Amino acid sequence: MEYQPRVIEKKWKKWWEENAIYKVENISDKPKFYVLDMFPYPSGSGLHVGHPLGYIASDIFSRYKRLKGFNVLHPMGYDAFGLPAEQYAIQTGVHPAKSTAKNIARYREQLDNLGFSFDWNREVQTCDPSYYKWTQWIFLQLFEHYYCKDADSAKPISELIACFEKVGNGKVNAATSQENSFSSDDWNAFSNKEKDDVLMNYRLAYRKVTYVNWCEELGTVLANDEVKDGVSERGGFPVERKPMLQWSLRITAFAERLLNDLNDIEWSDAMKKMQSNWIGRSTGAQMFFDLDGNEGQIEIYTTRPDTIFGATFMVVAPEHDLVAQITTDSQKSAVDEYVKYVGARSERERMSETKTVTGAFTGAYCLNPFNGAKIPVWISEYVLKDYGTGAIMAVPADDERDRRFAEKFGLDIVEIIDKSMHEGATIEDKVGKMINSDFLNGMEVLEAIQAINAKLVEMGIGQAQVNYRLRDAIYSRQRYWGEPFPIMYDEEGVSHPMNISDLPLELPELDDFKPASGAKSPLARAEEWVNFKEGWTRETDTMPGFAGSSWYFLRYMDAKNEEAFAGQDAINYWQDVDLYVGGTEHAVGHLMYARFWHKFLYDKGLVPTNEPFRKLINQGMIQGVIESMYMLKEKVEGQAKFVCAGLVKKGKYAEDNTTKIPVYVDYIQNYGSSDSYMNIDSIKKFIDWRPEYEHAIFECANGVYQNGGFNAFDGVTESHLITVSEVGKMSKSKYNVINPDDVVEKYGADTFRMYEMFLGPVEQSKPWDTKGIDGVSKFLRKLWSLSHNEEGKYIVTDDEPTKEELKILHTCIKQINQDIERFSFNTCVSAFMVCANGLRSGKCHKRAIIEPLTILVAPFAPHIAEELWHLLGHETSVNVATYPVHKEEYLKEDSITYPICINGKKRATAAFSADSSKEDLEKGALALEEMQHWFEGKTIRKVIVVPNRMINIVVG
RNA sequence: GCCGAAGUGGCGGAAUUGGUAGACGCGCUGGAUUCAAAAUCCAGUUCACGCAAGUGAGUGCGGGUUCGAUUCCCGCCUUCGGUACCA
Repeated sequence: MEYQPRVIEKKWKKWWEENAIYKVENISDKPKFYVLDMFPYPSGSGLHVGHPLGYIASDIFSRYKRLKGFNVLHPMGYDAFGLPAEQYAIQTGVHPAKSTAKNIARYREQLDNLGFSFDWNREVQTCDPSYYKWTQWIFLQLFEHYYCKDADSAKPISELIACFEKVGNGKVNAATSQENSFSSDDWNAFSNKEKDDVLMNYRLAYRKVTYVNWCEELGTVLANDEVKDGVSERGGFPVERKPMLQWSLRITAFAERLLNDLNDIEWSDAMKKMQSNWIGRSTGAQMFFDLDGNEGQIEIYTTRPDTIFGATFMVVAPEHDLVAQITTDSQKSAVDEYVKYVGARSERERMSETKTVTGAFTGAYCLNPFNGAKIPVWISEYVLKDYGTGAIMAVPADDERDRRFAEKFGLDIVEIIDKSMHEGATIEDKVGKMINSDFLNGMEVLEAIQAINAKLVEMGIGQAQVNYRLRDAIYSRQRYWGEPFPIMYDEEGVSHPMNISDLPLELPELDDFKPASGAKSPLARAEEWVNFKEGWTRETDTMPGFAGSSWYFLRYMDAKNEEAFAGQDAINYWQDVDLYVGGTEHAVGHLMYARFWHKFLYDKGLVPTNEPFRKLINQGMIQGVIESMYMLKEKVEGQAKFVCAGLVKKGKYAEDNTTKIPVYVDYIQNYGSSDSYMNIDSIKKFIDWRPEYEHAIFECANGVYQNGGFNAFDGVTESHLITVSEVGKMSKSKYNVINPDDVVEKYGADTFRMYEMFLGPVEQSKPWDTKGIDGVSKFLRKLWSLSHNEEGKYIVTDDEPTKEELKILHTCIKQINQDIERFSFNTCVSAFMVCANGLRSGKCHKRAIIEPLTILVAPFAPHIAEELWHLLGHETSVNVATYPVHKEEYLKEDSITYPICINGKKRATAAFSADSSKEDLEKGALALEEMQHWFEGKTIRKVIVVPNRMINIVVG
C-alpha cells in the first residue's frame, strides 16, 4: 500500500497499548534512566502546538535510551491546581474539580494522538486527594523540623524543644527569625501560645505577617501580574498592600546548599547563573545605629561597611516597624501620605522605576557610632522590607541610587573613596583609598572593610554577615483550588498538625468560590469544615501551585503507593531524574522550590540524592502570530469602524485613538508578515464570526467596505485592510492557538513530531508556522518508498549493499548518534533527509540498509518505523530492537576537497589525496593555475595548512 | 530597572574545538509529466554589478584580537523569558 499515516498510526497505537509496550517496571537488570517533562497545567484552551515541543524531544530521547539498553522511566501527569480553574468557577459556577477533570481528559486525548511512550500507569494529578495527601504530609514534615546550622541539616523540632527545656535557646545555632534569647526557665514558664509563637520562628514551615495585593472592590487578593499601574487588571480597581498572617517556608535556611550544589549538576551556565543570582549571596556587615533622643536602634545591612563615614542619611522601608515609632509629629502627615502612596505600588514597580526618586523624612535622626554625627532617617520605596533588615545606610558618594536620592532631597554628599589611581573604575568596584574616614583614612577599600568589621565587633555594634537576596517562600494562598493545610488551631490559637492517619484533609464542597469577606479564602465559607470541633478551627488558606510540583517526580517512581509518598525500594532504584526537559520560565520558581524540598527529604534520609535533576535542558517557547485590526475607540454613525494599519501609519488616524481587535489568523492573507492584510472574503468571515460587527465600517487605503458592499475609490475590486502582526504567546484570547490535533489529522503524528523537531533547536523560541511541514511529510513518503514501489508494493531485497550505500547509512548512524546525545534534534531530521535522498537516487531497496535505518528513525517517527519493522518480518516491537553502531571503515574518503583561501577568503577548491603531507598540500595549492592571478605583484608571506580542513595563503 | 537568552538569504534554520557562511527544508523561478490541475520528478535560487568568466559586499550595529571570527573580547540596539500569588 501507499504511505497512509492515519491507518498505520491508529493500528500501532492500539497494538502498543494492548501489548503494554511502554509499561515500566521498578525492577530490572538494565541500568535505569529517568526522563522527565515538566508536567502541564491543564488549561481550558487545550494543548497547543507549543506544548509538545519538549515532550517530543524527551520522547525521542527516551526511545533512544531504550534502544540503547536502558530501563527508561518516562511518565506524565498534571499540575492540576491553579487559579484559572478557580476563576472559571467563579464566573460559571462549575466546580474546579469538574472543569479540571474535563481539561485533563482533553489533554490526554491530545497527548495520545502524538504517539508518546509514556507509562500512563504512573500518571499523577496534583489535585487528586491520594496525591495531595503526601503533599500535606511533606508540609507537616517541614512544620515539624527546624534547620540546625551546626549539622547543616534539617532536624526534628522535638529535639529543639528538648533543648529549650534544658538550656533555653542561647546555644542553639539554627536558621531562625527569633530575635530574643530565653532561658530554660523562661521557656518552661511560657504559655502554650507563647511556645507556639517561639517555635514558629524556627519551623521550616511557619507563620508570619507578610503582604498581599489586596483589591477591596474585587474582594480578593491579586497576583502581581494581575496588577497593572497600581490597579487591578480586571476592572481597574485600586490595589493596596495589606499585611496578613500567612504560612511561609524557610527556604533561606538552605540558601548556601542551593547555591553550592549547583556545581554538581549539569545545567546550562545561564540557568545556574539565574539561580545563583536569585539566591544572591552577599557578604557585608550588620550594624546597629542608636536613635537620637529615642529608644531603640536601627539595624541595617550593608555590603560596604567601609563607607560608614560617607553615610549622610538612613533609608528604611516604608513598612518598617520603626517608622510609626520614630516619625515626629511635624513629619507625620508627610510620612503617612508617602506610606499610603507606596502601599498602592507593586513591588515590581518599586524595583523597576529607579529613575524617579521618591521618599519622605521621618523627622528622626540616628547617630554615627564612630563620630556621633547626626544622620537623618528617611523612608523610601527603593528599600524593601523583606530584603536584608529593611533598612540601609545611604552613602550617596558611593551608590548610584543613594546619590540620586541625595540630589533630589538636598542631602549631603561626602566623598570617602579616592579612585583617582584606578582609571575606569566604576562606583561598584571595591577599589581606591579611603578619605574623610577617620581611622580608615589611607586604607585600600578591602583593607578598610576588614578593619571596620573588626571594630564593629570590638564595639559590640555589629559584625560581618552573609546575606541572601533569596526570601522565604510565602506558602499561603487565599484560594479554594489548592491543597488544604493539615493544620488545626485550638482555643488559644495554637497550631497543631493533623495525624497522618487523618490525611488527606480533603477540600470541603462549596458552591460559591468567591473569596469570603475580610480577605479570607473561600474555604472560610465551609463553616462546618472550619469549625470541626468545639473551639477549634482549621486553616482556611490553601497551598500554592509550587506545593504539588515540588515533589511530583518522586511520586512517578511509585505512583500508587498508599503507605508512603513513594516506596524506598522504588526511590533507591530510580534515584533521581537523569534528564529534565522544561521551559526557562521555571528557572527560579519551580526549580528552586523542588531542589529545596528534595534537600529537605535528603536530610530526612528519604531520598538518596542531594539534587533531584541531574541534567536539565530547556525547551524554547513556540509562539503564535497575533493578527489584529485597528478599531477606532469612538463609533462612527453608531457603528464600529475598523481602519487599515497603513492609514494609521500614515497618520490619518492616531494610534492612541484606536484599540487592537485580535482576529483569527486563518482569516488573514500573508499572516505573520509586515504586509498581512484582510481581503473582502476575510472581512466576511470576520463578520460571520463576530456578528456584532455586521454593520461595521472597514476603511482600507483603496476603498470602504460596509454592509456587504465594497465601495472602491479607484476602480479596484479587492480590498487590502492591512492588519498588525505581532509575535506572542499562543492564547485563547488572541485567537492564534494551533491545535496539534488538526495538524496530526492532516499529516499524521510522525510528520508532526519530526516537523516540530525540524523547526530549530529545542532550546530556542520561535513562532509557529505550518508552511514548512510539507518538506517533512515528503521525507516520510520517501522513506516509505525505499521499501515500496510506485504501486505501493513491498519491494525490499536481500541484495548486498554497495560501498556507497553503506557510506550513506553509516554517515547517518554516526550523525544521529552524535546529535541525539547533544539534543540537536533538528539536525537529526536533516541527516535523515540527506540519507533518504542519497538512497533514493541510488534506488536502494536493500534490507541491510533499510533495517538499521528503520531502528534509527524509530525514536522520531515511531509509527512508520513500527510498520516498516513488521513489514521487514519482525514479530516484536521496533522499540526492543538493538540500536545500530556505525563503522568508521565505511566512512573513509580517498581524497579530500580543500578550500584554498587568500588571506582567509575562499578563492578556489581542490581535491588532494587523503594521505597528502602538509608539504604536498602547500605545494599543490601554490601550483594551482586558477590561484596564480592572486599572487601577481604580491609576496606570499605564509601558507597555513590545516590537514582535513583548509589551506590559507597569506599574501601582501 | 535588575537577571538570563536570542538576532545568519524572502522564511525556519546549518556550520560540533577559531578554519569552505547559507547544509536540510519551505517559498520562488524555469523545465518534464498531464487534456488540465493536484501530486511527482529535474534544474536554479545570499545580495549587487556583469551576457559570461568573474569581481565586490555579506552572519543586528560600532570597534578590537587573529593568517583566518557567525564563533573570542569591549561598547551599543532590538526582541523574548523571569522578576517571588500565571503556570
